[in-house]
Amino acid sequence: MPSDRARTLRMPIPAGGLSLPHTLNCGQVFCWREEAPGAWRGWIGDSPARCHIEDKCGDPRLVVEGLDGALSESAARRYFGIDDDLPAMIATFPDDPWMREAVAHCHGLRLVRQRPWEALACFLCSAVKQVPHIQQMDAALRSRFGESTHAGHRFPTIEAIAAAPESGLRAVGLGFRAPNLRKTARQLLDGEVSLDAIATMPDDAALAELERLAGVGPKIANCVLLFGYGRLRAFPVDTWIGKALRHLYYPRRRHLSPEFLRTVARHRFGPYAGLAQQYLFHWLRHGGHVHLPQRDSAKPKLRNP
DNA sequence: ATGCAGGCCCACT
DNA sequence: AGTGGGCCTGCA
Repeated sequence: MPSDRARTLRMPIPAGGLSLPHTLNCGQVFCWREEAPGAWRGWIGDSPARCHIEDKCGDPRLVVEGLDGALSESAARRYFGIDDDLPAMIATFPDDPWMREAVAHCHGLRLVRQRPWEALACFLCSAVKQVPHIQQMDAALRSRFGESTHAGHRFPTIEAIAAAPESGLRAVGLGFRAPNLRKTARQLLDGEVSLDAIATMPDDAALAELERLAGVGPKIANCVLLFGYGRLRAFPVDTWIGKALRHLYYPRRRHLSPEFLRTVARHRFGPYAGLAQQYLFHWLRHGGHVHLPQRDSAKPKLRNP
């Protein structure tokens, strides 16, 4: 029974651990902030929440405080991937020096289970933006178009975005992403594409369906499948991962098409390719001391043409 | 200042 | 089938 009071949930942390900084700051989700050391404030679906790790006598627990009383323990468990057997998943990763480095650096990184629309909208905003900018857009979209609660603004509904004028979306700093987000919301509202239907499609069909949406190409579609639908095999190839794949795994190949990278990566990285991708991405961005050439053989930028 | 950042789309070969 | 320029914005 949902209560209308705030409630605090305590969950034992399973094998493999849970790192809040790695999990909430690795670029998979954009609505969390560290408001004090170790103390995070954000959203689990429509529920405003706080969380931290409590470690009494070596028995660490995830403490989640639902701020509107509607948050259930099962929702929080699912959100944080508590039931994922992280060590077993990591054991399926390819055994190579890069992957080992990434896994060691990102200990306790779990995939959170976001809602499809929220993930779709955030990754539409992510084009050519870095994490802090995307967080800024998430916050701006919420405060301008999201339903107000006593603990902040929920993520805007599809209806709210579809009804927003493009100028309003530009006003929150979306730039050229504004018309895409608006058009996508309208396509969903019109039933041209159904997020519910995508949930039951095989991966390839789901990707094709997502790519019918304005501004959604292969990279964003894979992000939505991975982060919004929990399809852990989906493998987004962005510029960083693309560069890493080329130089770490295929240094001798002169040219690798994005399509080649996507399909081969899925085979090489196995059933949890998307999780492996997130480890690589976060490690490259924050821990990595690998030297990746500035220039990309597939798209060289010449200073003096 | 100019250049560039976790893309996509369209107009060209 | 593959490539290149343009698109907003913010920050170095």
